[in-house]
Amino acid sequence: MFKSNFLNEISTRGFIYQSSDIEDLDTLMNQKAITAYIGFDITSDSLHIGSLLQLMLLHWLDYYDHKTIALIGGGTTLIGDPSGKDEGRKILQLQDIENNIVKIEKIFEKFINLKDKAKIINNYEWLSDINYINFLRDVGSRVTINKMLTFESVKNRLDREQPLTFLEFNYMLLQAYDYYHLNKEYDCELQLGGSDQWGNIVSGIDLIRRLNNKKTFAITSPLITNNDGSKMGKTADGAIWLDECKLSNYDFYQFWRNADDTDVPKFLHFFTKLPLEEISKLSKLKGQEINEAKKILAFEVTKITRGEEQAREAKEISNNVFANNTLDDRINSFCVSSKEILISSFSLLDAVEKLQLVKSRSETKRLIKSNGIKVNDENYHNNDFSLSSYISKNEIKISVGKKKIGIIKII
RNA sequence: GGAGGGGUGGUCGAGUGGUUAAAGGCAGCGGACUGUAAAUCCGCCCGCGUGAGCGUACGUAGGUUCAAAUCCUACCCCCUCCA
Repeated sequence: MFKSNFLNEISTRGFIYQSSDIEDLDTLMNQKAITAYIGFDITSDSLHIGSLLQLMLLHWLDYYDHKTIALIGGGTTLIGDPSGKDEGRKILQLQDIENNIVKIEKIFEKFINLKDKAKIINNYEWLSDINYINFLRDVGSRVTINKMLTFESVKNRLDREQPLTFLEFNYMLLQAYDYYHLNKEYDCELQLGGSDQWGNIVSGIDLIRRLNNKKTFAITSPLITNNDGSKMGKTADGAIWLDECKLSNYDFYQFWRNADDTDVPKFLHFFTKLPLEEISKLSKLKGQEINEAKKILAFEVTKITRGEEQAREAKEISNNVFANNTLDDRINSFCVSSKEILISSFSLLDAVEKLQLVKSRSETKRLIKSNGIKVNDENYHNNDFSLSSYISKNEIKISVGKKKIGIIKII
């Protein structure tokens, strides 16, 4: 049990994997609002659910009135963090990174109140101006290679005899420098991150102690994996993006609705703000009843990530589509004229393609053969792929498998 | 710098002149069973074409051959051992 609300909240929810001197931190956080940060790499124009855990941590920091900094790695992304990887990551161009940042800031807004105390800061601001000689004298002299070589990220590469470039090797120094900079400029005393960040964070703590003789803290969160042990966030169909423009609210909701039974309690703790008593009640559900927990999970996560209205809509659509088996106009649709269908310039293959339900026409054909595609809830048997027998109504429902549905609207 | 080994489809990994769009595993997708879950069983799994078929594909570029992932040449990259 902790004295500070924040630590209490995150520890009971399972967010803490490792921490440094957490008793002192607890005392400190109980006394005052501290400044804390989490860094995010900007390798894409959106974040996916792999970053959701960190975003929730930011959220809780902000929620408990600490001064929260979301550090955007505009500078460090130019280098690429070697942690947790065997190969160097491709290096992005400055322009790409800037474009990505604009889009990603919108995601942060959902989790932290930027109008109040929380801030987004880009480390490019200070890393870009670093003078090499000064950096070596100030930072390089305080850091030993001996120590750097002991870090997991480095050791792994060396043990496996995978190349680790000097560029990547410097990543941890820059991250340490970030922490130092934020400590100096914003009095930042806590850095959080994924468990693979431990070494980098601790380097920062050491650096701050050596340069400024100040004590700072670290907390890392556990790495959450899918049931099969793979990193969470990506599916074969693509990443589960947090950005509405890259994945619809409905699809986002459905991802959580379809969670494995065994993941439900974990997800409820991490990705919802439901009170623990309620989570514990939901976690006790067995068999078919777990579906109720999954609905709540899906709603809550969508609410936090996309907004309450969006969550309600996704839930409604899901209800219509699955529980009531009625068509809902708000799902995936495409308009065609009845004429196009009649003259066969628009076939079932075209419909599936336009609705983006299947990746290729070949695959669509295969699916039709194996009864994977339904038109108005019935298997399709014609050899010519024509939809002309369906045009008496003004909507045609196309289903691929049990979960992917689209509507062809006839105009 | 010297010697050797290797780069195959989303991934791992067979294949050393034709019957190879390329074994097998994993991942994925569809069906059955269910609970919009998991497990299990069955089917599918490069693209285009209703189809016959066509086009691409085994690091890159050339070449030999009726025929190449398989042979030859050059180049790029990776690994192991020696210096």
